Amino acid sequence: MRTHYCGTLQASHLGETVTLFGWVDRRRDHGGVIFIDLRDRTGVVQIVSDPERTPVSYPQADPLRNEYVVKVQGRVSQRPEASLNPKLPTGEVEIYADTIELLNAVRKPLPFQVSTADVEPVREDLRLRYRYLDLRRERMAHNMQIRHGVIKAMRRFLEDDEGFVEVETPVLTRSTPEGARDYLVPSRVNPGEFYALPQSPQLFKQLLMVSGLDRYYQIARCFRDEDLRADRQPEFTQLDMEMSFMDQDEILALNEALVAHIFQTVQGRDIPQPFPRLTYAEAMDRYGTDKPDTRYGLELVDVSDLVQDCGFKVFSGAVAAGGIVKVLPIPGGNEQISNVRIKPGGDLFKIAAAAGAKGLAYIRVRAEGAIDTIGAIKDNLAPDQMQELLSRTGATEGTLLLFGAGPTDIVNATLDRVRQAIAKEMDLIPADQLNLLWVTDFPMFEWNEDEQRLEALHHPFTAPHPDDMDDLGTARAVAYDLVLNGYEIGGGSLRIYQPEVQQRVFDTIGLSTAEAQDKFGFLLEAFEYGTPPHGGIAYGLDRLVMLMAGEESIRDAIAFPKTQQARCLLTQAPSSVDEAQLKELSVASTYDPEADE
RNA sequence: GGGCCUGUAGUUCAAUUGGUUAGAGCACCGCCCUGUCACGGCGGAAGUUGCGGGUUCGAAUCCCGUCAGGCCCGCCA
Repeated sequence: MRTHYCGTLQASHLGETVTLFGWVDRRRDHGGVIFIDLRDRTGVVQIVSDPERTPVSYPQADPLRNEYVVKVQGRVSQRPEASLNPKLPTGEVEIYADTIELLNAVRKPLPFQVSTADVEPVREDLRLRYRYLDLRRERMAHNMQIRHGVIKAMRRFLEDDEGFVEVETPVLTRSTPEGARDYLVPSRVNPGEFYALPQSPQLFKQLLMVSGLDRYYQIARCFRDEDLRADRQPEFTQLDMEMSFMDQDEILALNEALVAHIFQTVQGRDIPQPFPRLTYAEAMDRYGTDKPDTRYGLELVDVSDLVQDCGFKVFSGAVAAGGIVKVLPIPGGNEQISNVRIKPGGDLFKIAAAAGAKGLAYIRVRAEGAIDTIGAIKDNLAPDQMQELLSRTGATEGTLLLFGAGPTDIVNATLDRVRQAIAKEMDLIPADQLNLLWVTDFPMFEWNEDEQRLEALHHPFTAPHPDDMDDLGTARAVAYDLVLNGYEIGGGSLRIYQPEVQQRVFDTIGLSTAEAQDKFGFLLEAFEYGTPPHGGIAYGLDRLVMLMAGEESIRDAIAFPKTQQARCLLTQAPSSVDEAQLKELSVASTYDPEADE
C-alpha cells in the first residue's frame, strides 16, 4: 500500500513511483492545473495534476476539498526552478499524480480550518470539542511527537544505560492523609468503601525498594482533585523514579545525565552539566521563590539591616515585627514604569496587593545619584544609608527601586510576582534559553495557619538532613526540585528508611500513632524487614513537554486535556449516571441543584 | 469560594461607542483561470449577536441573571 510518508519526500526520491495516503491540506485550482497539498503526520507534499501530463487524475482531483482523505499514486518529480518552495521541507519536489482515489469525503462543514489554524488561532473550546481535528494540525502533531520522543528517550536512557526496571503500580489504591484532594472510586464489592486514585505512586515505589528492585521507574498517571491552571491538569503524567543505595549527589548527577539525554535526543540541544544549584534559602533570598526563573536578572536585595532603625515606620516597623525589607531594583524602570502603576489602583499595586502586600514603596534614581521618592522616605534615610542602598542594589541613573516591607513570606511573594511581571513587560526573557537548576535543602515543614500545625513541605516520607536531627521542626530536608525557566518540572528526596525516624516525623506533623498505623501501617511495617536507604524523584512530564514545545499551556502537551472546569469537551465527561449504577455501588448523591450553596 | 477577560455567519474578526437592511477575509456553492503554495478574479448562499430578562422610541452595544471558555488568587504533601 503506502510507500512513503508525505513529509519525507525529497530530491533523493526523484523518479520513483510512490503511493501516498493523507488528507487534503489545501487545494489550488488554476483551471488547467490543480495543486493539492497532501498532509499526513510527517508533513505536506505537493501533488500536481493537469489534463495533459496526468489525464487520469485530473478529473479525480477536481472534486477534492480540504480534509478529504485520498490515496495518490504518482511520480516524484523535480519542481521547475521558478516553483521551488524553500519554506517546505519537501519543496524541491512534487508528485505528478497518475491516479487519485477519494477514500473519504468531509460530509459536514468543518468546525475550523485545519490548514490555517496554526496562523489564525481558533477558540480553545472548539479545538477541545473537535480535538481529533486539532491534533491534525502541524503544531499539535509536532507537540505529540515531542511528547513521544521525550518518553522514548527516558525509557532508552533509564533501561538501556542505567538498568532501571519499569513497574506498574495500582491505580485503584487507598486514600491517604496530607496532600491534595483525592479522586475516589466506590467499591461495589465492598459497599461503603472507596478506592482513591493515586496522587503519585509514592508509597508503592518505596515498597519496591524494600523489595530490592533497586532501580524503579514508571511513566505514571497521577490524579489530584484540585483547581486547574495553565500548567496544572487533574490527571497528569509523571516520570516516577526511585533508587536504592545512592546519595543525593549521585541521584542528581544521574538525573542531569537523563535530562541532558532527553534534550539531546529530542531536540539536539546541549545542556551543560552539572546544573547550577541553589539552596532553598538562597532561592528565597535572591528571587523570593523556590522556583526562580534565572534567565534574567532583577535579583532581590535584602536591606532589612540597613533600614531597621530608620524613621520610616513602614520599613523599621516591618523589621521590628520580625519581617523583612527587600528591594527589587529595575534598571531602566524609571522610563518604563510610571508612579500611577505603583500607587493604589495601578496594575503593579494590584499584583502586590494580591500577594498580601499593603503597597509598594519606591525610589527613583536620577542623574548623579539624586533620589526621587516620597517625602517620608527621603526625610528618614541618612545620606550614607542612601549611598549604601544604591551601592547594594547596584542602582544607577534610571533605576527604579521597588520595596517590599512586611512579613517575610508576603514580601517574597510580592516581589517574586512583580519581578516576573516586569521581566515579561520589559522583554527581558530570552526566548530560546533553557535554564535548568536544582533547588536543594528545603525545610522539612511549614506552618499551616488554618490547621495550626506543621505540615510536610514535600511529603512526610522525606528524610531530614542528618545535621538537623535534634530539632525536626526546623530541620532541612534532603529534598531537591528541578526548575526549568521558572517552572518546577521535577522534585524528589532521599526517604526515611528507619521506622523510628518516620515515627518522629509523624509526631511532628501531629499524626497520631494510631492514625499513622491506620493510614501507613503497611509502610511502617515494611520498614521493619530490612529497608535499604533509598531516594527518588518524579518529573511532571506534561509540563516538561509544554516547555520543550514552547507552549504556554499544559493542554497543548496533552492529547485530550480537560478545561479549567475539569470537563472533557469531547466526551462530555463528567456526566450523570443511572440511578441503578449508583445503587449498585451503594452510593447516593447529595447534590441539590436548587440549593444556594 | 473569589477577581479579571472573552462569547457576533461554519470560522477568524469588524460594526464610527445606543441609531438605516449587522459587514469583511477564509471555508462552502456556481462560473473563470496551466505554476500556485494562506494562488487569483467574478458572483452567490450563509446571523436566535451564547441563553433569559430588563432599561429605551430604538440594544450586538447599557443593566441584572445564567451558561460556556480563558487567565489569576485561594487550593495544588
